[in-house]
Amino acid sequence: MPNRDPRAKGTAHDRLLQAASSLFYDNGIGGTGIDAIVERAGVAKKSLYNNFSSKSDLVHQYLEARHAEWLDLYERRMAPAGTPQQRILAVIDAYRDHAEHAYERGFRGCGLLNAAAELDAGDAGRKAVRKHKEQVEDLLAGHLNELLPHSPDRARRLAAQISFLLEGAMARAGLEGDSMRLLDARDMVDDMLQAL
Amino acid sequence: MPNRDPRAKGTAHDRLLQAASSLFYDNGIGGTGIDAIVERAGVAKKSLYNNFSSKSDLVHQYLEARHAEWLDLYERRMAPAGTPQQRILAVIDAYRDHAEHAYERGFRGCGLLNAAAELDAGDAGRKAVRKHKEQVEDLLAGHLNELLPHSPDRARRLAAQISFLLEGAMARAGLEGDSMRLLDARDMVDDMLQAL
DNA sequence: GATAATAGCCAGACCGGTATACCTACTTTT
DNA sequence: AAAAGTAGGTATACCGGTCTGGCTATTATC
Repeated sequence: MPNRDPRAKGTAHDRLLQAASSLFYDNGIGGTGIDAIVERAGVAKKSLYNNFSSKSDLVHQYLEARHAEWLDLYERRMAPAGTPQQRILAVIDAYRDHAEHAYERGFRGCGLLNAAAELDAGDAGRKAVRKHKEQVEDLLAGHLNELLPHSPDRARRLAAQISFLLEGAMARAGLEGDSMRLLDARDMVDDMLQAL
Repeated sequence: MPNRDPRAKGTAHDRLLQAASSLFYDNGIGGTGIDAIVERAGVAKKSLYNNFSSKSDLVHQYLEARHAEWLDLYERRMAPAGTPQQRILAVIDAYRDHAEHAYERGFRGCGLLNAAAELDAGDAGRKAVRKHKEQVEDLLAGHLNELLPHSPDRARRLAAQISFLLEGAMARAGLEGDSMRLLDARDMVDDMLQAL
C-alpha cells in the first residue's frame, strides 16, 4: 500500500466505492463522472481502473454493496426486537432513520430504486435491485409466518402488501424530501399488525 | 405551416414532445441526447430550439404532458364506472393496461417517477411529479369520501394507503417488466374495499 | 529493485446549444 | 391581384465542454 494520502482511510477500492456511493445517490449515475469519483476518493484515475474494469462494473458493485448494507442493517435492527411485529416495524424504522439522516444533504428516496430508474430494461443492475426488493419481501414473509403459522398464503400476501406499502411510501418520501410519509406507512403497518 | 415533411403528422412541437416522451421513457433523460430526439422526430435541431428554450424546458413540458395525460386517462376510465369502488379500481386498471401495453417495448415502471429519480433534490421537475402523485391521492380520497361520508379522516388515510400500495406495486412491476404485481395490488385494494 | 500508487495528458465520442443559410407558405401592404 | 414581409420550417457545420478509458512518466513504499 504505497503512495496513498496518509490522511485517507481504507483501501483505494473501498474509498472509491464509498465516494461513488455518495455521488451516485446525490447526482445519479449518469450525472456522476469518473473524474468526480476519483477526486472525491482522493485517488488516481488509474487506481479506479485497477480496481474496477469499467464504470458499469463500479455501478454493479455499488448496487451489491448497498444491497448487502441494507440487509445487514435490517438484521441488526431486528435482532433486539422481541416480537415478530416489532421486527417488521424495525424494517420500516430503518428506512425512516435513513431518510432522516439523509435529510440535510438532500433525501432523494431509495438509492437502489433510483439507480434502477436510470438503467435500461435489460440491464443486470435492474435484476440486482429486483432481487433486493424480493429479499426484503421474503424477510417480511418469514416474520409474518411466525404470526400466521397456519396461513402461509395469507402471510405471503401480507408480506407483499407491506413491501408495496413501504416501497410506495419511500418513493413519495423521496419526492417530498422528508420522512413524513414513512411515518404514515409505519402507522398503517402497525394497524395491520394489530388487526391480526 | 411550411416546409414540413408531408409524411409526418402534427406540428414540430408535438412531434418533438412525442419523440422525447418515447425516448425519455425508454432510455432515461440523461440517456437521451438532443440529436436522438430531433432524429426521431424527423425535425431540424433548430426547430427544437425554436419550440423549447432548452432540454430542461423540454423535460418539464414532458412531465406536464404526462401528468395531464394520466389525469385525463383516469377521468375517462372512471366516468363509466358506477360505484366508487369501481372508480377506484379503474385507476389501478389504468396502470395495469399501461404496463401491459408497454410490455413489448420494455416496461420500466412509472415514467414520472423514473424521471424524478434522475433529477436532483431541488429541481422543479421533482415538485411537478410530487404534485401529480398528490393529485392522484386526492382523487382517490374523493371517491373514498363517498364510501365513508362520516369518516373523512379514515377516507384520507385509506387514500394514502392505496396510493402507496399502487406506487409500490408499480415500482416493483417496473423492475420485473410485467404487470403481475399490479394485478396483486388490484386484489389487495379490492379486498380492502370489500371490508369497508 | 520491484511493486504499486501518483499526476496528468490524450483520443474519440458525445453532450447541449448556437450560427448560417436557404426554403416555403401564409399574411399584409401596396 | 401582385409584391413584400414574416413565421417557422429545413439542413449542416460548428462551438466549448465533458464523457469513458487508456497511456506515460514519475514517485513512494515494500
